[in-house]
Amino acid sequence: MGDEPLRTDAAGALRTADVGRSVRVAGWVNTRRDHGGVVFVDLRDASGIVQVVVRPDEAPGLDDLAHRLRDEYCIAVTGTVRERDPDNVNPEMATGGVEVVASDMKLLSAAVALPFQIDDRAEVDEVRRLAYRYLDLRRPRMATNLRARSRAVTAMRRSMESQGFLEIETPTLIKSTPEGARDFLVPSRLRQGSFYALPQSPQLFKQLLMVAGVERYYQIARCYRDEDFRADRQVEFTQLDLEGAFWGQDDVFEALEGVMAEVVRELKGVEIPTPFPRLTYAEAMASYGTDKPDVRFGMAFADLGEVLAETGFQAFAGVLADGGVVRGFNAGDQGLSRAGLDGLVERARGSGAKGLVWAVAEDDGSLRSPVAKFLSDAEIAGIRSTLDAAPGDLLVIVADRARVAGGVLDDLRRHLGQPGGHDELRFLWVTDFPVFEKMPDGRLAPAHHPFTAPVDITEMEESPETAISKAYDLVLNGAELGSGSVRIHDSDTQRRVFTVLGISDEEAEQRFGWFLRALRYGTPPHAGFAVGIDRLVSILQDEPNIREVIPFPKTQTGTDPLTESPTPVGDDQLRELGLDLRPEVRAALEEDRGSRE
RNA sequence: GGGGGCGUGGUGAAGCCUGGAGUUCACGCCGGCCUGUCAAGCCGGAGGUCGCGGGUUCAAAUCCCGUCGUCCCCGCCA
Repeated sequence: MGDEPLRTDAAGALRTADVGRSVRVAGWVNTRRDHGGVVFVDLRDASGIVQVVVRPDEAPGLDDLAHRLRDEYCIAVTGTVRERDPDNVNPEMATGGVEVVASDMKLLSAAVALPFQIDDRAEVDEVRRLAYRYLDLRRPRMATNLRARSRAVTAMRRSMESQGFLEIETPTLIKSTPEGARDFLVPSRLRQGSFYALPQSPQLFKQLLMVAGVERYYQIARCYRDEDFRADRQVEFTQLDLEGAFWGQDDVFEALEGVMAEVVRELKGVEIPTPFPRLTYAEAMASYGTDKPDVRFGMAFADLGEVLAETGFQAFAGVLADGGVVRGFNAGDQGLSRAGLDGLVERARGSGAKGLVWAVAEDDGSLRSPVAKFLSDAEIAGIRSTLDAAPGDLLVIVADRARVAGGVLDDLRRHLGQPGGHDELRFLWVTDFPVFEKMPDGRLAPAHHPFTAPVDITEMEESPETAISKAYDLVLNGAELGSGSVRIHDSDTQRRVFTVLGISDEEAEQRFGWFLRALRYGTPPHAGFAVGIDRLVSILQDEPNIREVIPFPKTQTGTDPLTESPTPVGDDQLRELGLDLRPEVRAALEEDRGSRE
């Protein structure tokens, strides 16, 4: 085709307005329909699909090539846009009113037989998808997700820029300060025996930018945490990281509500109501048993301890499963099956309950329940009013310590609850997190990183267990989208917080001395946040796991089936870094290599 | 570290519980026919060490043990 362009038009953009034009289109053979004479080729490029027609009477020389075409061949077509006969219009296609009648066609690149079909009809084994990710990404689902992600990030940047934020990059080879998540380490060649870490977040660098007078910083930041995988967790992930000087919590919320609104507008074409509702951590735990409640449906809990004070049970909590929205049940017609209820009890046991009591609110104000006969009329009325139970509602009651009961009821609530609308998006701020979290074994662990400002440093020193910090999470449909806090901006408070968290002065100096020094140079009050982009996009795209919105993700064991990383490296490479493998590791590697041969 | 699910021609599934010939379905692939289809159609064909190893049995895709891979969950993720 010489110096002429391979392509004049995007395949998916051709419309009846283009009828009569000479065009060149190029892309992949999405499908071919070879009638022996006429051959139809659905040509796909990044913009969409258009039908190409090769007719022996109109382009005699193309016959041979047209019959040889196979799926995913890469071709270029020269032809004329023609309006389809009314009988042949395909209303399913954006370009369905037209077709390109080929006058010339070139094979740019053939394709061997595919490992799976390039469509969304079958759930292909994920390892195979990842091993051929470049083909998987051609599938409509993934191609759509890639584009949605790009648009989401663009919307974020648009919002950040309009709010006067500066996009600034921070280093990804940094000092290791192990705490919380495990660091990924990178050995230093020039300083053998020393290591960089990959950042778990740009936290301290963005705080330095506040000291530096940037005032409004943001970054689309890749972060690394060497912990086990989940559907919503990869070891490397991307965050919208931001920080503002002279800011408090409300400023962060307002900025992020603007960002979220812009992203949702871009991807879903709807306006979400702002400001987002807020719950304190204590309220969330009391009503939902979790710090990331899904508020698309009701079914909040209530403490029945007072109502049932006479029964001798120590503590009761209850959940109300609203009659109309209980998954798997039709509570309204009294049709709760015994098996279904037994399944609930079994499920509750699985999540730690010693038992579970169910009850159905009857029309006449009574309760139908295995324990109804042990309850007084006043107790029954009290339960119904405390839970605001309507006739037909299913009530489940767990008697246990608040934490256990909350966990069990949270699980049941998530299991039974059904969102109203399919596309419903319910953002929620959760605020006032405790400084410490009580671990299952009873010991205290810092709930956030040690640069989070306490509400009151003196109170924190006096009663750390109940102290509240200026930390907050953003929750969307029951998923934690991200978290942030008002930061400590003076080195004295910072040292006192370290002390409460059990970090000695020496340890603090050795790990964070460089940062503490910075705080002494007129640091403005500041606050910030980080949003998990993978999670956000996966929810907006209605994908069950974040791998579907990450172009090249890793498997649960941290491998990449495409490149087969990670792999052992040679001794020469190790020597250069001043490293050697432990003998048992070396032996295991050699045994493994032997068994492969 | 722990619990659970899955692994069957290139792809997806059924078969497994209750052992009896590599059996079935859809897609793809190869060949043939076919000039208006759009998941084209029709005819024919090739293609499998039932993840791997061991055990039980006259007999194992099927039952048992182990192992590898993968997914989901708990722990973990300041």
